[in-house]
Amino acid sequence: MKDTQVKSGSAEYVAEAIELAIHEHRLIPGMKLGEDELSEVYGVSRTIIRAALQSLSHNRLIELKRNRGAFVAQPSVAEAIEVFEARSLLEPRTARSAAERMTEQDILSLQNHIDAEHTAIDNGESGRALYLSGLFHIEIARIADQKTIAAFITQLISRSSLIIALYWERRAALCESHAHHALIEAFRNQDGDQAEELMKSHLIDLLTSLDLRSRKSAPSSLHEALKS
Amino acid sequence: MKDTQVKSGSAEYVAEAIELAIHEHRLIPGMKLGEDELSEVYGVSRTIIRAALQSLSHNRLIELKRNRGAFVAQPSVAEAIEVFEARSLLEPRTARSAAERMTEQDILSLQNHIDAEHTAIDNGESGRALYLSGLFHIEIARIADQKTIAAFITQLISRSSLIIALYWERRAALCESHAHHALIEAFRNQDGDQAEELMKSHLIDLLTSLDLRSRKSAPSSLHEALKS
DNA sequence: GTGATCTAAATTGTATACAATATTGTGATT
DNA sequence: AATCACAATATTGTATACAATTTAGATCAC
Repeated sequence: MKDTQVKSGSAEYVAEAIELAIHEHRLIPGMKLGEDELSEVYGVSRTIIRAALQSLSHNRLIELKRNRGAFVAQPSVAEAIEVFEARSLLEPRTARSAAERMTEQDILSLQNHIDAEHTAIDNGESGRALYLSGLFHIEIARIADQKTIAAFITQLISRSSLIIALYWERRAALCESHAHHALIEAFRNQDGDQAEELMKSHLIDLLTSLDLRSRKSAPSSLHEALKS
Repeated sequence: MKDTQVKSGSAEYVAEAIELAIHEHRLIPGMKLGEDELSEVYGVSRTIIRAALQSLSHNRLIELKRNRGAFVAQPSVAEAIEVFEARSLLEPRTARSAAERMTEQDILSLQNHIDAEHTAIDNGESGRALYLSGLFHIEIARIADQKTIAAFITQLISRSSLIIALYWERRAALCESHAHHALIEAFRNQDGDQAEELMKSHLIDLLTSLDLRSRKSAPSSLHEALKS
């Protein structure tokens, strides 16, 4: 877990760093990601930056506008709904599969995620808490041992993070924690039916807790603010 | 359909060209895709080729091995099953949505796809027929007006094409056509229930028609053949 | 002062050059 | 003859240079 040796470099590393920044809402929808700028920050050439941006673009975390550059994505209301519809197709059934193959170790892992989430909330790191809350969902997909579906869910949760940045109303993700606790309970009992049902309503709760009528966060820079 | 004006260039174009070649089974699982080679074929620099390969890699159509190069992907049996499980989660419900919003125009479009598929079969272009059969599924996702899910399905169908190349037993895709006809009938009646059910069993049929115990096609080169 | 037009700067798109790594071929040694 | 070591070759990884495009600023007309 330590990085004394600067093994940075590689486009992968850069992409993950940017992705984390987006998840923790340090990078805000609409922000311009200049290539030279990133190149300096990470100490690699634009070639690497470009590869990273392409990867992020493919996951819909940023938008690549030809000859204009890269911008943190700003999902529309329609896209927000689409993302949660896709999650509703994938995650409940995945939660069921996970429940059926759940081991003691898996439950501990999930519990750790929740604990870390609580710690972050207590420390006022709401961005990090949100990120960890996403990891909880991804961990479930991993446990279900469905790499393909897990990859889709991972992307959807990344995009959900952007959606939450734009449309979230009440920021204290406390209600979430409750849902996650209930899920763990179902997992403990290896109750697939209940896990599926809980995940289904959890996702509905999430979607309905969004205010899809007005965007929240102001664009990044003053410049952007005045333009859009 | 003609390319008098060489508007090629752009990584997108190259990626689509390679993807088509994979879909039509002109490029076979395991084949090496050398950068210089592709660079010559498409008359662009390796920079462009590299971007295209990265994109294809993200869709799991090729595998990028560090310092080794790009190879047409060879989905394992486990991956094949995963892909069809993911399709089973996404496509039946999508077929239902499509049925409910289906217009006259949409039905004509789907009918065109089937006709083209038949033409290809009659001309012995089994590769192209398979490709068109995939487009039929993608068209349904488009009609359902769910871009996010459609993107996932598109990737899954691409990967299915590789899976079929590796594990398909009876190549005459006639049984498929029947399933597609039945689906169109359900669409005509805007019968969501039936569309969902038909798609579900269609996917099961597809999976069970694979022979997952032995790989079919021989690897590209003699070299590869002796190595794996 | 407002708006349009042109010029200069900055940014992205592409190609090429160089470095690092893997592959292949050759030859020495057993 | 087979195997290992090393050199030569080929291929990929990364950085940089140049071209194309967009953006910003200044100038001019109204």
